[in-house]
Amino acid sequence: MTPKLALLEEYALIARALGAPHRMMLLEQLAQGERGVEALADKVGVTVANCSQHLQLLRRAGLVTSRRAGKAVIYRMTDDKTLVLMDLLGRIARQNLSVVDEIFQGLTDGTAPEPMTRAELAARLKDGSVTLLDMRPEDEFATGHIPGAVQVDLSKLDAMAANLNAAAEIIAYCRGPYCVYAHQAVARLRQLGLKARRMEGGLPEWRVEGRQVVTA
Amino acid sequence: MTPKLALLEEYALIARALGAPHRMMLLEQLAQGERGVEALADKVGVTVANCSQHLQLLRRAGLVTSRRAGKAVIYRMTDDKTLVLMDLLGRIARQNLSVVDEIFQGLTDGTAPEPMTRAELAARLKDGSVTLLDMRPEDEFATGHIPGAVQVDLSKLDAMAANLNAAAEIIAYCRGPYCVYAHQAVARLRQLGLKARRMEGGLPEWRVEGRQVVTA
DNA sequence: GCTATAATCAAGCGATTACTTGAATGATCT
DNA sequence: AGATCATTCAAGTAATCGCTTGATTATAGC
Repeated sequence: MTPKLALLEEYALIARALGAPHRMMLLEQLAQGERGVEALADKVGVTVANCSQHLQLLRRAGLVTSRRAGKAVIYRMTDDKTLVLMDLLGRIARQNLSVVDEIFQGLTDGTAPEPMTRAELAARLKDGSVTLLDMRPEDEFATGHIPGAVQVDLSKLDAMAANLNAAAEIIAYCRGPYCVYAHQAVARLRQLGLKARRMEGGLPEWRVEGRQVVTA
Repeated sequence: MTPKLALLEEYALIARALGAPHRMMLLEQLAQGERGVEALADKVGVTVANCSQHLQLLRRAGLVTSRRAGKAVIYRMTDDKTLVLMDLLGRIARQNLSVVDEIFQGLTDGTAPEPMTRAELAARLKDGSVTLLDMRPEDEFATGHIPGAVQVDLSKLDAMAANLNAAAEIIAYCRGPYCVYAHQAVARLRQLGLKARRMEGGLPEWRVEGRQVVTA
């Protein structure tokens, strides 16, 4: 019975590492690429010291690895499977917690169609029959994005919607399953009478599948 | 930003629900079938009051549902996907936390072959070319088991090993990814010079795939 | 209604957690 | 060597967690 408890204690360590919103945001950021502590703290909205503490906890749980680069310490995700874990967590939450489903209903007004699979999007991009929007902030877009994507801030969506080809279907993506930008973009575009859907997952999931990413 | 935080708070609730060994054990038990509070408390080794508290926390996280049956309250898993989540958690732990890998090495002496997939086992059971051992306690075996399996307690394994057909491959299974009985059984049988492997996953995973289960 | 059974509630304890603040490293640049 | 920048450490606080103990609520049988 003792080795079993020891195992479960370690599993629990990982589960608890996921058990705080700020750490989930850190993982969401790290899923897009490696980052230093200060950059992460900025993005997530915590103090640097606090961010460092969270990162150390994630490291103890094995979810994150660090290396030194000059005077900076660069953190990155240890294992791509963590993305699957986070996605699954979200799907379970949405299915079993009515609060979560309600929040999504609120974000999307409930009329949003199923997201397009990444495989289908890849095919559609080849024949140019879709417009692809990257809803993440500009700096994240610059770090890496899907070829052919156009970066738009949510606040500037209305302005740019006028210039969009109304015939082509619009596909929006963002950071991944915890990010709501693409949801909000699709809801807005559909309000404006455009054909819009989300891409399934986000850039990290796209990258993990070995699909092409534009890096600056 | 506020809806996103609200979402993450809910996801975190689920993650934290998995963040305690005793609750993982409760879920492991519930994965085998619905149970009352006292039965769960006995199996997991906690007081009834404490067990009830854990179950309520799991319920708040949506992982578990309850119904009343006479004077008993019966709990059951809400969603089969939770099994996948737990399995993934274990796999990530094993891959990224060296402590976990070491514990497994200790349990299996490191020579254990890859487990047999459930699909292959199902096929092999049809042509009778394997001996199937259910390493769970007798009462759990009675509640439901794979057709053709023989129940053995780990403590009685040596005695029964003598009677086993040395030609047929032996496959052992137990409760699932958090259970170590099958690991230990395989290690022991191989020490005794027999051809033994684990089945991938446990009875819950077998059942979820829609495969046949014998119920009393 | 009374009693027994099964589960939950309520209060309390020590341990842990998330965060803040301010000081201490570690590495680079001049 | 001294100054600067990025990160970590250390100490403290309020909140939460896991568990215990004892009382309380629901249901069933007599």
